[in-house]
Amino acid sequence: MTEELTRGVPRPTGAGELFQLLRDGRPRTRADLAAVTGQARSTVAARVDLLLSSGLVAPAGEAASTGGRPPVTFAFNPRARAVLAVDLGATHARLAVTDLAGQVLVEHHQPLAIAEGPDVVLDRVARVGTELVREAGREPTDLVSVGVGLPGPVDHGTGRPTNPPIMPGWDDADVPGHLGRLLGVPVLVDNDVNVMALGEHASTYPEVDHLLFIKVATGIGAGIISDGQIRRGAQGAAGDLGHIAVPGGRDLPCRCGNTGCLEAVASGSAIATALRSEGLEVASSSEVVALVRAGNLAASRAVREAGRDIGGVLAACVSLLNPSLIVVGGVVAEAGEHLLAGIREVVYRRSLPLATQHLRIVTTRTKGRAGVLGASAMAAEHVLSSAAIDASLG
Amino acid sequence: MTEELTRGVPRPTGAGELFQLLRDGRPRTRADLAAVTGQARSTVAARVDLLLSSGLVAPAGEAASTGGRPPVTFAFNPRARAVLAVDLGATHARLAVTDLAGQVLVEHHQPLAIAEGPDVVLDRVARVGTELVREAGREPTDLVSVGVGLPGPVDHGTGRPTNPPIMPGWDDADVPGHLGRLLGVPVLVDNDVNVMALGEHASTYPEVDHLLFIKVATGIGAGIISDGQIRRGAQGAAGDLGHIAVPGGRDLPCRCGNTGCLEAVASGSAIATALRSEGLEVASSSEVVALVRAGNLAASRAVREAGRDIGGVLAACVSLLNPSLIVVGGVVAEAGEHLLAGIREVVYRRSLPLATQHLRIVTTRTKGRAGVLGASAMAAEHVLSSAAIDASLG
DNA sequence: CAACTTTTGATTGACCGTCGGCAGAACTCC
DNA sequence: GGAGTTCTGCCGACGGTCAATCAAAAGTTG
Repeated sequence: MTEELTRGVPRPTGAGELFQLLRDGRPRTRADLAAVTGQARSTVAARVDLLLSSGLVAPAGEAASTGGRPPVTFAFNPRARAVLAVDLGATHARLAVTDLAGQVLVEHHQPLAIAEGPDVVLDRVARVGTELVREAGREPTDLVSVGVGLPGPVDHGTGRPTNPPIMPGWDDADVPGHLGRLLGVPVLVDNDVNVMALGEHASTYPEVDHLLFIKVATGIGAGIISDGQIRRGAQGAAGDLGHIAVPGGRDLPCRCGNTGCLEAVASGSAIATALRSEGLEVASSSEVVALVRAGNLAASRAVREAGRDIGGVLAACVSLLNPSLIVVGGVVAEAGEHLLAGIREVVYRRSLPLATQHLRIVTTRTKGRAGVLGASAMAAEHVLSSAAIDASLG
Repeated sequence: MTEELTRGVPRPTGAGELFQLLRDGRPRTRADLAAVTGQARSTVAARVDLLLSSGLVAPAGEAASTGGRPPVTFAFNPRARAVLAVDLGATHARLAVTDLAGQVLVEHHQPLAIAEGPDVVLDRVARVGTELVREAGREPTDLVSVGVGLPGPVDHGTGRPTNPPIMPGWDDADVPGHLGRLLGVPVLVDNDVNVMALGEHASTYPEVDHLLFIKVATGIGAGIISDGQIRRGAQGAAGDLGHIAVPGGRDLPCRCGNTGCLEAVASGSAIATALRSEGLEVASSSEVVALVRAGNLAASRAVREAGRDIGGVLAACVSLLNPSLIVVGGVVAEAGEHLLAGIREVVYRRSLPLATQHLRIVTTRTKGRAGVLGASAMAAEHVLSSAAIDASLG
């Protein structure tokens, strides 16, 4: 008995809303758009002209004739502008200039200690970013926004980090203000794992509305997409999986002061520590991955065991959030199928059938690019939203 | 650098959107509304006239004069229509007729076995509901919608139960169709715990955007409100806390086939079972509560211990969702502070400070009414949304 | 190649909603 | 009680959207 609520309401579809229809990149004719929006051809034509003049929409050739003059089609033109995507980790930075659809134009990777503080780091980011825009063959004016992922909790509304544990000097730093002054465009900031979740969603699974992204690296964290949107919780701290107690897990001490946290048991550093106690020389997460790839059995077994521990916590997440997709990323996910096997084993055993029957668990296919892709998507969204388009077209 | 996106955009505030401003019940003058919406006085006046004619808004006396003619104020008139709220449990039904703000006009409580199947139960609901409308002194035409809470997973989009474990014969039953034909109004259906979460939110904590409602009764379940909305997940199965493994919990077998599930360890029936093994005669959750209230120490201890187990799982929920409020309901919550004490103890110990610093954990104050209040809110929302108002006045 | 079909762009008048001004009503202040 | 202030209902002006029309363009079909 759910009634059709939109019936009879002459929805005021401005140019911005018309643009949303075209954002999927599929070419459409004026007649298509008029049919979908219910507006008069003349109105649609005016809107299309406006969008054409902005460059955000471009002609996309002719469609097949149905007996008369073939109609011209139009499509979103992602290359009209560019955005800067910034993915900052504890010890390195990855920057990219992308088009408005997340296509990477140029990319840059460099060591950069976040501990040097916001002034040093953000100045560097702005300088390298400006250079990258030039390298991409774009004018400085092509840049319309910046997206930044930071390795710690961020209040997305203000763009300020809140009590970040591994970013000394960054607490409450005005990242959007600082970068915005240097680059002259709006700056969006979020926690790196949220940004990666967004990147996975935008680049690979746009049709999945309930997605959980898990980053397994030195630490462990998650980004939650529910009903198509990032969920950040009351303080922007949602998705902090690392300090959930592993059911049936070993009672190892964690840096948070508790024991048995997922991070203490199954993170990259925890795996490395465990392997060292077996006499192997492993210092970091990436060395664990290297060992696994080299065929070391102890390392494979440890990664798989970590997968089971992570699976224990993810099973709780599945029961709680009922996602249809879990994407596993972070360096440790590069260790092949071992991690995933452990995760799947426990999640499918410990969750109810209703929640798992349509659940897929996969590793990321973005090859370390989830962060920049998400930062790009976040920045692009800010500029391409219906309201933003309407505002920019006057 | 987050720009003001709405600037310059002449937002098309129809009568429906204007109404949303008045929904808080506070009286406002035409001038107030014009100032807030940015529309001309004449436009606002026309909208107000429309809303007045529908009865949904009514004059609310004059405001104090500021030196000239005193302005007339208007306010939402919740008593203009009525909704039927239905809260169905495994063995009893609670129905209420409420106004559009969730004020209960008449209430009815009766034993009703859900196992009798949808035809019998829904026919009964429609008959009692019609009678209640009369008892409330309302015309049948005053009834505008129905909200129903069911004790099992529901696809909220279609209103059909999906593989409910304790509702034989209800799988994929067309609840909205059946009730809608009998009562002639739209019917909204959801899982009972979601509905209770909504009830708690609407009736007591409307300003809290991130709320977790836990029902502790024969089973254990949760309703998640995130960014102000119920989150149901991909199959509508979100919030299914009952079968999450308790960290460090006993390995008791659960009806789901696994062991160590929260429900097997800490539900009302689990507590009763544990107490029976100590030689006490307890058959149900409510008898556990009665024992606690009578001052039985073993029962108090068992409830507190159950609280700790629940706290273990809730700590994971807090890390994952970062709510600002957890409301504990269900019969077991009526056992006083013992349950809450156990929950608080573990949640505050096992969660990170950022997530807990503004977290409140409370017991419901709705006295078993959370279900009908939520059903009422769900039904009212369907009729009072901006689009619905526009459609009904258009 | 001619006849027909369909799209495009431009123009037009009708319609509707919003805006701002104006006159009258209702109240306060002196 | 009069002057000033503020609210309310009414009216014409303005601007955007719509449907209709037309001529030109660019195809298809026989």
